[in-house]
Amino acid sequence: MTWHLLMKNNLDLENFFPYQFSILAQQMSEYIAQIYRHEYGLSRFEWRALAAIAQQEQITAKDIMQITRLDKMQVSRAIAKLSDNGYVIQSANKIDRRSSTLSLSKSGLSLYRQIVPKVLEQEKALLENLTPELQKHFIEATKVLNDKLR
Amino acid sequence: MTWHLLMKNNLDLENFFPYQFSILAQQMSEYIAQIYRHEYGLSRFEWRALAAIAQQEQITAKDIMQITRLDKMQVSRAIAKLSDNGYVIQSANKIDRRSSTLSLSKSGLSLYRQIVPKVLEQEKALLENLTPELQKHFIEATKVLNDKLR
DNA sequence: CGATATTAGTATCATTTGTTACTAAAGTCA
DNA sequence: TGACTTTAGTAACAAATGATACTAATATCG
Repeated sequence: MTWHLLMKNNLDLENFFPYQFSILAQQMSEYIAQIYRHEYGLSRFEWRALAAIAQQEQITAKDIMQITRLDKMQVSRAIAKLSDNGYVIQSANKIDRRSSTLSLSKSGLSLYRQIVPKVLEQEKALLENLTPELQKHFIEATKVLNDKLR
Repeated sequence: MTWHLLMKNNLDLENFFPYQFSILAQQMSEYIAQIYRHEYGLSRFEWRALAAIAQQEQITAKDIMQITRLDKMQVSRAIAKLSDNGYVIQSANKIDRRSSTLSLSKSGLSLYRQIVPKVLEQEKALLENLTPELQKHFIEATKVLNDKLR
């Protein structure tokens, strides 16, 4: 028996969780991103930053890094783009002049409010493929793991 | 809480599942990718293609697209790189001369066998943050959703 | 058969992303 | 104070990625 005949039954990819999770993660992200990308022209990172700013008034780029888990260059670019498009307003930070405080403009808030329900709809459609118990646990596990990886 | 904050905070990001899942997906992918990226210099897509070839003898690029859910350009590049590095051997496909059949070289198989247990270890370390029941359901939900999105 | 359509995979170019180094402001501590 | 370090954010360049168009082989159907 040659070495390459042996390898087949090593591992069943279908049951290789990290592999399958990685594929799922990408598929789900793309599925959800359809909304804000195609309908509103936002990138994944821009959407994340927008939502972070919507949640917290007078936020700084650094805060956004923590909330979104993006690195500073990604945040910097997202803000620059959102600001160029008039969704976000930057104003001087009196306490620390290295940074500026950010808030949504009217159109930014409006954009955010348009996107949220659509994303929730997509979520619902996806999770409906699971039993209520699996749904609940999937959501809970996501929360627990997110806290741990923070 | 002022009235406009109340208005803005109509959604708690912490409990916005698609948002949190997106962050988790990225965090987990990066966490797992450390192994094959830093220790072995593989990209996420190269790793996925490598594993697909390890699983199935005489596979074609098209088959890999289906298994990995990558598009053809991503697969083409992954194979090219793996082939350049001597991990994958391309041989003529007698049935359809547009494609070639792929298989792992000795070093490719060796690489694969080194990576798998390490990835499984990382998986274990991660999932240990969940109760056994949550673990089981998280894995199950991943499988179900993956099948649905296929 | 032969004209046309489809398919597998790749080259090319524009855009995006990652990395490193930088600037300016703030903090530290003798 | 003032020399040194750290921090917030950005510029600039290299590398990866996405989109489109292309080549060559195969499939379809009159």
